[in-house]
Amino acid sequence: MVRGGGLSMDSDPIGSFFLHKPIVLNSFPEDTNHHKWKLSPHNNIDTIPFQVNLSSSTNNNHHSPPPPLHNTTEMDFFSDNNNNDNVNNYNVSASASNHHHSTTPPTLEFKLNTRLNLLTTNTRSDQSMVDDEISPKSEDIRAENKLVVLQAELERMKGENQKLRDALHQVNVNYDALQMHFMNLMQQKGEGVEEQEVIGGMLEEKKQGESGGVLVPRQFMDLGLATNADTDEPSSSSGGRSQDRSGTPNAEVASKELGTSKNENVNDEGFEKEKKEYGRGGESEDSPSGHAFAGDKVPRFSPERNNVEQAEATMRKARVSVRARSEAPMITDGCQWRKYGQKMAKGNPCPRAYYRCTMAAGCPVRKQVQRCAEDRTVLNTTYEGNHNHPLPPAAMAMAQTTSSAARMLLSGSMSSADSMMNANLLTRALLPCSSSMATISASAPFPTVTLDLTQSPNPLHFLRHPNKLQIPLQGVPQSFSNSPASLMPQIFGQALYNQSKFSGLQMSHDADPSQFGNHPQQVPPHLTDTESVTI
DNA sequence: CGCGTTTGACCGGCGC
DNA sequence: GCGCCGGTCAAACGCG
Repeated sequence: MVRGGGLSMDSDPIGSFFLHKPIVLNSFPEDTNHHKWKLSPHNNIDTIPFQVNLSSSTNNNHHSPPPPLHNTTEMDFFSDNNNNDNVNNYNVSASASNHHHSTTPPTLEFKLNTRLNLLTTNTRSDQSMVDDEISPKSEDIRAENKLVVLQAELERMKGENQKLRDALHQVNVNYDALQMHFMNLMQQKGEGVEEQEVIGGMLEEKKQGESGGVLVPRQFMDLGLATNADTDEPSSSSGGRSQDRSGTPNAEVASKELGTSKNENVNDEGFEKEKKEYGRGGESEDSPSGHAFAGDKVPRFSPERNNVEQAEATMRKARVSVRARSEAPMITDGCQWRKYGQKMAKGNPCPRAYYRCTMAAGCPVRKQVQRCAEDRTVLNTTYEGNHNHPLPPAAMAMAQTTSSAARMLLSGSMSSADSMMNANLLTRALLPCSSSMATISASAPFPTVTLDLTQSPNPLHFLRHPNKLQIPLQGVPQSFSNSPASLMPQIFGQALYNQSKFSGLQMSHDADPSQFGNHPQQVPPHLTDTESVTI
């Protein structure tokens, strides 16, 4: 536990903290309901993993790259640069304590630099006392003093805690404001009048969320997946289809639960069918991905709006398609799949294989694998849905791919214009120097993100684009990571994930790879500092 | 024997 | 209404 607390006002960590915020607070990329700041075990603000900068120098030089998280030692929130309470300037990096250890190398012991000259238990003065002649009485006095100091310290910590909470709130507000601003800008570029309503709706949600005492950093990417809330209550538009088979905000479900499915399977009949289809395992709300957000109700859009959305979201299923050259019958993506069918598809002599995720009972994720008719070496893998279970590190990115794709392309609360806007964002964020490699189709019936890894002679060339996200490759299985093309789903997913988190706002920042370790289904720390690729 | 694959049947949506 | 098509089911089958 880092004992240091407080705020300092350096410039670089501002962005760092700001950048981290969406990541830190969203523990469940597949479930946008987790974006809301409910006090869950996963996104309790007490557990915010501040990035800590280890530095033995007294000079808080924030131009140096942040060190890995495992070097964390202490946090100095009250550095000398601490000028005001502008929460935007919260510094989550820290330096070694300036006062007593300026010449000592960094250690793992925690020291408290309060800037209040409060005595702490391991101050030099205390140590010097040991050398003095000590009478029992003076020892008592000292002990009392110590107690007082500790109490004062406790009070101070409480104050800092409150300060931090306030700061968090303020950062959140700023984040939303910026997001709104961004959306407005996009709005001006785009054609839609509809988006205005979306924004309005988001603002409304935001208001209500705050008035309710729960911060709701709404992100426009996650509108559709907020349907999870709908699943937990009779939806005004869905006629009360109460619960998805898994309670998972997967793409498929998102569209259906908005009451938009073709066969109106918002009723029990549809549910029964899906239960029959998936529900052997009886997996439900208590799925490991933690959909314990039944009470996390965010106001929906207006019924009129919903009707429009329902019409538009009809027949919509978000898909993520990856084209890659592979001799293997199926790319290894870290998940376990069971083949449940094979069909000859029209226009392609190669059969299409259907796979279902078997890592958890009732997992709705499916994928289709089919070789390209023109080039048999090209394997076309299409993913659909979100996993409802914890994933191994190797499967994280792909899961994020599908879930993020669902957010951006499907999100049932979005208009098609929104979807396209997001798709454009995605393309720009993903492939800033090679947008032709990603094809995004938001048209009916299935909005699909297609990543073509076969067109570039060196699929990684664009990954080396400087000044872009650092994306850790997290425990990618050898069979999947040994080819350049195989890297793409990982990166793709991560980029999608981050893009959705940042709403395209901060993609040009130099992101700290460690931020990706804040994910609930994320890899263990020891895996996060592995190879990274820049896009 | 259990698990995964194969494969024909079945179902629903859609276009004509 | 009919046929096509994509998607899924489930019995049969194979393998370890």
